[in-house]
Amino acid sequence: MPLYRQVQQLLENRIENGQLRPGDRLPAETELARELQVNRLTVRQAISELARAGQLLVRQGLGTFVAEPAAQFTVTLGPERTMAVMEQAVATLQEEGRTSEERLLSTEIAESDQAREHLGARRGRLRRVDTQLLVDQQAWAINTYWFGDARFRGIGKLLGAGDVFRICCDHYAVDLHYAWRSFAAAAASPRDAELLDIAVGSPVLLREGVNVNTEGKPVIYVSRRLRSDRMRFIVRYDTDTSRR
Amino acid sequence: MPLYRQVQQLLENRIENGQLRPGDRLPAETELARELQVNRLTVRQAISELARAGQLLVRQGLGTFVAEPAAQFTVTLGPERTMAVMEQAVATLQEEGRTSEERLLSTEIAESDQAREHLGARRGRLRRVDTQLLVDQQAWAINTYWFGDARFRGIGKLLGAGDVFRICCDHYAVDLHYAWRSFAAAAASPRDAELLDIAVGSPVLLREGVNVNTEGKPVIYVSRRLRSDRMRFIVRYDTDTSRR
DNA sequence: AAGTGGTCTAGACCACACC
DNA sequence: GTGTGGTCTAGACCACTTC
Repeated sequence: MPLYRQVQQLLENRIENGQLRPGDRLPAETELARELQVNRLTVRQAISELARAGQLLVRQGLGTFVAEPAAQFTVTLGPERTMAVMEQAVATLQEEGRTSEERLLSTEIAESDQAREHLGARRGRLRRVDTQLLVDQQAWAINTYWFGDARFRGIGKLLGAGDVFRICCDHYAVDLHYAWRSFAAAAASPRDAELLDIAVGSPVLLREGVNVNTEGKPVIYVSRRLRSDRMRFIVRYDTDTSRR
Repeated sequence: MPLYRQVQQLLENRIENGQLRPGDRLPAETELARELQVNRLTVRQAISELARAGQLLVRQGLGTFVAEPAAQFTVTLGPERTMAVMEQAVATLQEEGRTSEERLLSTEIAESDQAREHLGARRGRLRRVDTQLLVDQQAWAINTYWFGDARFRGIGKLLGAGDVFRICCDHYAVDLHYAWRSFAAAAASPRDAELLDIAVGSPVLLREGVNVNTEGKPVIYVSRRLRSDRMRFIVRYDTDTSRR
């Protein structure tokens, strides 16, 4: 077994048996290298794999820390076509005493073939809205919304005061339902990594979906990128399904 | 911008503009390093990030190759509680002219607190079955099934001749439905990486679920790890939902 | 200023696949 | 044997954070 993997296991063991606890700072890389009689790069390789897996948190200038245990949050999606998912999620979080906030990152007129296709919008300007979901001041997800600019004219001034779907529904009298949702996994890009506070290349859960109005016409296409160590989704078939 | 990221972008550009096509072999690392006037380690860092993202495929002793474009496969899950998902997937694949096979990796009596909890089985031996989903001879997913050994006595001799669920249903007269399915993302462990033919740390889509019989009693707990560059899931709300 | 991680180099040897 | 990627070392300098 390669040296760096031995170092990796050694660190994992120290975490597992409590020698290193969540929040603890590891010895400096040079320190570890000296202690273990290996090169600093070997230590770095071990650390970077553990950081990608979410077990360590590396902070330039500060040190390397044992990550907090994954406070996984489970969202239950019933078979209904309701829009309540994120609201349900937020409600559950607040019951647990957590604070949550959807922070506006940017909004602009932009182009995307993919968004046009999902929205069935061949012409007209598209608006892109980027937000960050913060739970207890920590990044949990980043979201990108696409919709026809004409449909939500003047939304730029309304954004920033609550979650995007609520603003759309409240101010524009739209009743939105899911048409579909998709789940995939991807490696964090440098931008993802920065906004989610994770290592580049870490796995992120990619969740896309299209929302339709009561006539079934696509209105919003949304793409979310979630920290995989903090969120997972459960699709549950509620008991009331048996009434079908 | 760091050098290795410049090299990374340079390679991405060559792939994008067609200078490097899927299946092509890249120049050797030492060659690239000489050509770009950088150290081999710098080239390696660029390559390893692209390999984790699924754009390159690295083969020791052979070379580094441009990965085939992601032949994404979409599974549509209706709101029904049927078991048809993998069968539907396999059917679609075969319509496309692909071959698919669920290959048995191992089966044994084993223990897992998690499995016991999901199955509600406090006592009795548990059987674990590991399989690999191959499409066109290539690994697409690895699966782990857990169930009470008594429920499917003698299944060891039946396995290896078709997919696990079909064997369970056909030979043991069980009618299975989904109770729930979960979606998450994770970093590929060394074992995942080997079985899925991807780089360690690559993102994998983790899909778990519990299947119940007609009385609603949990029978099988299954965990699948999917190559994220080859599969994504879509939860679609079929039109017939409107009949509810 | 001091200490941390981030990047880069030059060079060596090993493990694996193919001929 | 030859060429590929895989691992490891020693050493240097840079960027960031805190004091």
